Amino acid sequence: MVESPSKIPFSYYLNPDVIFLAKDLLGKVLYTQIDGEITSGIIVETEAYFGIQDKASHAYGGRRTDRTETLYSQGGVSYVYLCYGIHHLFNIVSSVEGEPHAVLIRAIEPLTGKDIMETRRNMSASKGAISAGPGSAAKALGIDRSFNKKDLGGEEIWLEDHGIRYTEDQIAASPRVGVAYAQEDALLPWRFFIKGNKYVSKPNKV
DNA sequence: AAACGGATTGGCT
DNA sequence: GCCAATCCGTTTC
Repeated sequence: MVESPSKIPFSYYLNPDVIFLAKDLLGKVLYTQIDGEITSGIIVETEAYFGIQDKASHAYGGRRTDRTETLYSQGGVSYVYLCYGIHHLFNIVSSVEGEPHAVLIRAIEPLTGKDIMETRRNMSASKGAISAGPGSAAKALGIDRSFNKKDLGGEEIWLEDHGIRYTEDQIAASPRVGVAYAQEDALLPWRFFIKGNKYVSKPNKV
């Protein structure tokens, strides 16, 4: 396989428009390397979390705790937290230091190291469920709590641009999943995904 | 030191 | 397609 992968530059993550970034990250390739084992996947579903103004964000209202401190970092680091006591959810922190914007990676299409992902998930990579949904995608890539606050241009976790581009009509926008508690902000169309891709998580409608 | 609650998943009908 | 388990880190007392 011939390819000319390029790590996404640090400056990419400083973009203050997290809605744009959430959409633009579709098609980018997310890599992890753990004990020499490399796995990667094409990002096919994301959600934007709009800092202190967003009732669905952990940083809503400027909330600062030990956990949310990572969100206030300069863009280009990871924010990983535990949900429901079981699932690790992976986010890309963006914008400048002090602005807690982030993009949740909700699904990936397996690309490299499919056999490793199959072992981690105990199912075939031909099954969409292997990496559909934020908890599943993180598990397939081996992401856990230890990946919190990691530089996204490092040796353990990084993103590459393989030139994969989607047209407007291949991308759907819909309300975010599981944020009913955010009241009116729950209706904002800040979830983006590739129409018809089988690795996109269940709520597959616009 | 104790209670809380969740950016979900997957099993079951 | 619906519904319910799950459980530990985070927060607060």
